[in-house]
Amino acid sequence: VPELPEVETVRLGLNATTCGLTMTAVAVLLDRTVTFPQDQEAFCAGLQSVQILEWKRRGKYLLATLVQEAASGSTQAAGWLGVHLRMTGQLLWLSADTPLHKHTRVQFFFNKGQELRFVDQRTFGRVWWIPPTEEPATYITGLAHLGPEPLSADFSSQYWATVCQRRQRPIKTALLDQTLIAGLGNIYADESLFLSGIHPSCLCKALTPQQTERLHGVIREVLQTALIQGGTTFSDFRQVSGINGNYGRVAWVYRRRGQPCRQCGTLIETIRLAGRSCHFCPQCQPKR
DNA sequence: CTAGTAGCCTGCCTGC
DNA sequence: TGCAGGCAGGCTACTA
Repeated sequence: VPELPEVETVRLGLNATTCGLTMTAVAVLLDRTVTFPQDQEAFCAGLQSVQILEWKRRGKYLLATLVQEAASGSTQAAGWLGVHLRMTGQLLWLSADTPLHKHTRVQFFFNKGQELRFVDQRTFGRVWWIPPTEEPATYITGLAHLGPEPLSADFSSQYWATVCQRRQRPIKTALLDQTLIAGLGNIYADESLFLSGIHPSCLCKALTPQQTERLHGVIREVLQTALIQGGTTFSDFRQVSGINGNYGRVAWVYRRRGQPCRQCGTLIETIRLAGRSCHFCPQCQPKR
């Protein structure tokens, strides 16, 4: 399940492979993967013969800035390619003669027999082409309401304290709310709460200033560490090259229900909040 | 405005 | 061995 560190790792891989190359054609194998334009012919036409200038990331969204050669020989803006991997999406940089994987949804063909392939088992992943005359956030609706990047200065401890003070909801659901903080998913949310010693159903308002401050620091540490490890900390996520480096860091609580806590030996429990599973140690993360 | 939930989807695991 | 049912989760649309 790609979260901020994994998406950032994909971004770095794409910047190292796809920049400056010309997209010769696009093939859509599953219609609903393309969110905009609704007409997939328009999607393919818009991307025809563009070049990728660079890939950016906002939360879990990937956004490629596109350019195109004008008649005069100069380059002009050609819009953006947006990608959200959701649960199982992968972007793979392959030789175009690589056999098609069963779950391939979109193929982006480049010159020299190279191909960027969007593979997505559960089909939740989405792609967009945004014309140069439009704003990406107009059509990539989640982008418009995204909270601050947790590793940027925008995510200050003051901001986080204010967010928590004002909200009457379990801290776990706040961590997953992308309008409050961008890029956290279930794994890093559960791990951050464990490392902060906070019970997932604890109400934001009820947190002490010390707890809020601690959580703020832990979130940044956890994401930063995962980033350095190439997003391969816990998940079986794959890089653009197809490499799956699960470099062995084990989760404290995530998917460890019934197993002993690595810190105190108490059995890890799970509860459900807002339809999401929460893994926690009842001893290390007391309810109050 | 805030908060909660159904639905989307496929593969894997469990139990009968 | 076959199959039903539960589970996994990010986001949008909807409801209160």
